[in-house]
Formats: sequence, structure tokens, C-alpha cells
Amino acid sequence: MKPTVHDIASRAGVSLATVDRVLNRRPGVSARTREKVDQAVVELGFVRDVAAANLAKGRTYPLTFLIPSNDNSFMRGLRLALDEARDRAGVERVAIRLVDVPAFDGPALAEALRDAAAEQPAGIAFVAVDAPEVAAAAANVIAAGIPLVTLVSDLSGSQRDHYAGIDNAAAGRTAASLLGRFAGGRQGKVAVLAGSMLVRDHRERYEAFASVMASDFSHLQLMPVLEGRDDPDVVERLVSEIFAIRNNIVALYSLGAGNRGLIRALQRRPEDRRPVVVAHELTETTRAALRSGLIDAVLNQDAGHEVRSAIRVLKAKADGLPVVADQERIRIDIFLKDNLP
Amino acid sequence: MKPTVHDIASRAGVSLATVDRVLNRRPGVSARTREKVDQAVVELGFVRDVAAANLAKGRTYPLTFLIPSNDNSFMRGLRLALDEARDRAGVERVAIRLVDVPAFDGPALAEALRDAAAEQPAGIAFVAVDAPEVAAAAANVIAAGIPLVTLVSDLSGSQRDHYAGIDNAAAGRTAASLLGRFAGGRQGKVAVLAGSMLVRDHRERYEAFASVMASDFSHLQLMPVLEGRDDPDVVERLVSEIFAIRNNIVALYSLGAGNRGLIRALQRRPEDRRPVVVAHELTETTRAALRSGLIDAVLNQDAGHEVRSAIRVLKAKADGLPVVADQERIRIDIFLKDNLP
DNA sequence: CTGAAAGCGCTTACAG
DNA sequence: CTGAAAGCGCTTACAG
Repeated sequence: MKPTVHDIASRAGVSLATVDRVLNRRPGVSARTREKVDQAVVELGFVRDVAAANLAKGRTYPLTFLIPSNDNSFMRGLRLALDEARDRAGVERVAIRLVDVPAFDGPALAEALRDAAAEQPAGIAFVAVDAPEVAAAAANVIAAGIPLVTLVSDLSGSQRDHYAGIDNAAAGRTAASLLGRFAGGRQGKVAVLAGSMLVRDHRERYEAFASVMASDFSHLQLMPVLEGRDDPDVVERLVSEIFAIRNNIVALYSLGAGNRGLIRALQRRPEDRRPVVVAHELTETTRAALRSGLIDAVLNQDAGHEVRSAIRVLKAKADGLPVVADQERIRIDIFLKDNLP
Repeated sequence: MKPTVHDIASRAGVSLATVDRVLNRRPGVSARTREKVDQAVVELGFVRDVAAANLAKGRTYPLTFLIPSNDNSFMRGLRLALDEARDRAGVERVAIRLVDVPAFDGPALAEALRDAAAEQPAGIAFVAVDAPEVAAAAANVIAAGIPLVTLVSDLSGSQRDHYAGIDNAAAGRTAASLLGRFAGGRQGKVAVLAGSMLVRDHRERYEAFASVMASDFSHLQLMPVLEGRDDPDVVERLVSEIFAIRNNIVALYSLGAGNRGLIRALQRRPEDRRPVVVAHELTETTRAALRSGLIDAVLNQDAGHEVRSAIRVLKAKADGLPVVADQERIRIDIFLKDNLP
């Protein structure tokens, strides 16, 4: 049988309360008693039943998530993932509060962070805009002792406890390798479509992409970045314009959102002049485009994984427990038409 | 506050025992009482605290895993994942027993299944060999009411409750697309290296690979499969031989294990005559080969995910709970040198 | 068919 | 510095 606190207590000749104090490293126990208990723990190979402990503590974790009110498929997926997490919230004793914030808006995000912190939740997760006022607000959250995790897009500097998102530089490199190799020996130009160079994830993807392009595929020329603000209509216009003036675009990397607009522009392009395309996030739009061959590969981050990871990390931080970094690493999924789930 | 069984009891005007009977659909409750309780549950929005229930039940789940004693990196990874699962076993109330069985050996596996079932565990997981005697043994396990899950490689027919592994046909298709596109316009032959056509995962990968090759890349000719028994030395010999007699091998798909042998053979090949290579499973060997450019892509199944999924499913089946198929789908990871974790 | 009481493994006031 | 007792939300004999 697995040993319990009762076994430890009788083995060490102390009461349950004392065992509990030693187990949880609470003060007010003599060195001698502490030793006896520690020894019993080792001898019996005791491991705490976390579920029972949580039950007894009646502990809950009110967590606040700040999500951009941007209406694209990815953010909708993120909200869905949060809803699902909320469903399991009972079991895990977390209570999730979702707060909408305007997209790409540093000052608004900073204010939302301050408001969230004022309610003293057990932890806060937010999609960062990489701006000084946000960094300042984040620093205050940390200073107030509230665990803070960035989600999807990170904040420069160290003003957060953890980042729950993909390695965006790796994503950019992967996109470059796929596009470069898929393009075969063809010569020509490479178009890049981003949401905004103000968010760090887009900037990181771009820089890594450009670097691999320059080093491994120097026969292809990178064009200036188009910023589509993750808005399908803006994206459609930008891509159509560039298609109109350039006939030798052999590859296109869409590193942000708004791919509905991209697809429309691609569809109007004669088939033999369509570029090889890599885009981000598996949505209904990109899935259909993969199937039909308009897009060649999709790099995806699993919003569900990110949300669950953020929750696990915030709980761990709230409890002062260590985080297993390896386990919390968010993978970049690569989808071709052949391995669609 | 979240409602508890106490709230239900007082609302319905019955005792805790009766609430419990209704909640768990146990017999011996009058229709009238049942209704009162059900109504209270709905009105208060009660959801059961599973952790507390498990604590009270003192329920544990003794699970048996049958793993081939094959000494390759993937199986070692699987064992590691099982060890980790064992570490968390306390919290999840599962007790994992690991049984070694000879690799690629139907009769031995069938016997091991019978032996495992005789001990009446809460569930059994095994890496299937797709043979009639195994199917028969599996059918007996199911008939005995013991939940049964195949791991990594599946069993034909329906003699199991669930399969915790990747879609091997999708893996084969993906490999074909990557190799075909990475090969660019080059003409030549494609070599395929398998462990054994007796295991279903290898067969499925091969068939799907061949099918996409034929339809999308008909300018490349598929050579007969080499069976390396997942053994590095056999693999090295086979690949070296084929390299010696063929100079126009432009692509190679290694769909089984034993890649250390493949790497050795590739290293001896002059650089300008090395094929494009896709292999399975991210190990130290394949990781290094990706880095150095000897391998172009690695398709990976996460042994940790598979083990955790198998455990979740077996527990759910043991409790008669439904399985969320979507959540238990095992992804095919694609790694290039650019997105190595 | 129904209920009172004890217990799962841990924690928490409270008293000393 | 230490311990006895009650309680977290649920389940389980046992008695009626």
C-alpha cells in the first residue's frame, strides 16, 4: 500500500499536523522533529496525494486571460480553447475570466493589465503587444507577485514568468526551407505578408525567414514586407496589387492572419503563375486551400495546447512549484495536404 | 460556490447515500426519488468532483503494457515515457506494469496477452503484430471485459477498444510528398526501407507512400522494399548493396527503425550522389543527421503522447466513460533542421 | 427502497 | 513548538 500522512506520523511519532508542517516546509517545527519526519518520508517512500491536498485546501485558481478582440480564425480558436478549458475548470479548480482587449493597441493592453491585476487573480495570461507601456504594466504585475504568462506573442525583456507559444524564429526558418525547396530551381521573387511588424511574433518570423532565404536560397529575391493588419480585405488588396506589378513571384510566405483575402487573390491569379505558398494557422480557409493546392504547407500552433500550458504554468507558479520547460514547449505543427487531421 | 452532494441532498430532501446512488446510476432507488435528485442536479448545475470521488473510492487502475524487447531508440523512448507515466502514476491512481515481449513474434505476443489478462488488470496496452493468433488472443481479452488498446502499431479487425498511434497512411503520403517535392525535377529511382512487412504500421506507410508516388511523381521509379528488421547492421548492409548497384537513386524513404545503419551507409556515399532522405522518429541519430543534412525530414510520433493517451483511454474504458476521439488523435510531427525542438 | 456514520489522504484553525 | 479534531466532496458498508 502507498504510505499516507498517517503512516509518516506514526513512524515519526508525531501528529498529523506536524507532518503537514514539515511536508509543506512551514515554520515552527524544531530541527529534531523535522528530521524525524523527513527520515520517515524517505524510509517509507512517501509521495503526497496532490488531489487529496487540493481537496482539503479547497484551493481554487482564479485566472485572467486577456485576448485581442481581433476577429480572425486563430483568435476564435483560442477563445474556443479557453471555453473548453473552462469546462474542465471544475476538476482542475481553476476559474477562468476572459477579458477582451483591442488588437495591436499597447496603451489599451497596458490598462487592461493594470485592471486585471487590481483584482488579484492567481495568475494572468495575455497576448503581448511588444511596447514599452506594456512592459511597464507587466513589470508592475510581476512586482505585485501575480504570476504572468505571455500567450502566442511574447514580450521583450524579462517582464513575465513564462511564454506559452511557439518559437517564431524556428517557424520563419521552417517556412523558408519549405518554400525554397518546394520552389525547386525556379528563379524569381519572394513575397512576404505580415500582420504588423509591431507584434513580436511576426517580426521574429520575418527576420528568421529572411536570414535563411539569404543564406540558403540566394537565387530568390525577397521583396519588402506587406503589412495586412491580419485583415482579409487589406490582405487581398495588397496581394492583388503586387501580383499586378510583378510577374515573377515564385514564392509567398503569409506569416500573419487574414488568409481569406490571400486565397481570393490567389484564385484570381492564372494557375501557371501562382507562387508556392506557406501560411500560418490551420483554419477552415487554409485547410481548404491546402486540399485544393492553393497553399502548399501550413505552419500551425495548437491554441488548445497553448491555453492548457498557460494554465498549468500559472498554477505551478501560483503554488511556487517549478515548471518543466521541456514539457511546456509548444510544437510547430507542419501540415501538408497529406497529413491533415 | 460550486454545489456539492450536500446541496443536492438537502435540495432534494434525501440523504447523501441516495444522491450517490442516483448520481452513479446504481439500482434500488424509486423513480420518484430519482427524479427529485435529477432535478436538483439540473437546477443547481451540479458537476461531480472527480478527484474527490476517486479519493473516496480508493480506486486504482492496474494497467499492463506489453512492449517489444526490440532495442531501438524509439522503443527506448517509449519505455522512458512509460517510466515518466509511472512517476505521475500516484496522482492519477494508475499502476503500470511493463512486460517485455519478443519483437515481431505473433505467438509470443498472443501468449503474453493471455498471461496479462489472467491477472485481471484494469486495462492492457500492446504494440500489435498483425497476426491471426494475436487477433484471437485480443478477442479473448475483450471478451473477458478487459479494456484493450493497441499502441504504435494496430491490429486489423475490431479486436481492440482503441488505437493509440499515428495515421500511418497519412505518414506514408506525407513522406511521398516531401520526397517528391524536395527531389525537384530530378529523374531516378526511389528506395524504400522498412522493418518488416508483417507489422501493420510499416505496411500501411509503404502502401500510401507508393500510391502517392505513382499518382503525383510518376517520373520517379519505386524500387522493391528492403526489409531491414529495424536492425542497424542489416539496414547498413542492404542500403550499401543497393547503392553499389544503382547510381540513380534520388530519394530514399526509411519507414522503419535502424537508422544508425542507414546513416553509416549514407556517409560512405559521395556527397553528390546522396539521395534526398525522409526517415521516421526523432532520435539522437536522426537529429544529428538532420542537422548535418544527411536526412532532409523526419516524421515523428511522440511516444509520450501515445502513452498518455493510452492511459487516458484505458481509464475511461474501465470507468465506462466515453472517449473524445478528437482529443486522442496522435499527430504526425514533421521535423526539418529548422524546427528541431 | 432509504439513511446515518465512517472513511479516502490531506489541511486548517484552535488550543495548549 | 506540538497535537486533537473537524472538514474538503464524495463513496461505502451496514442497518433498517
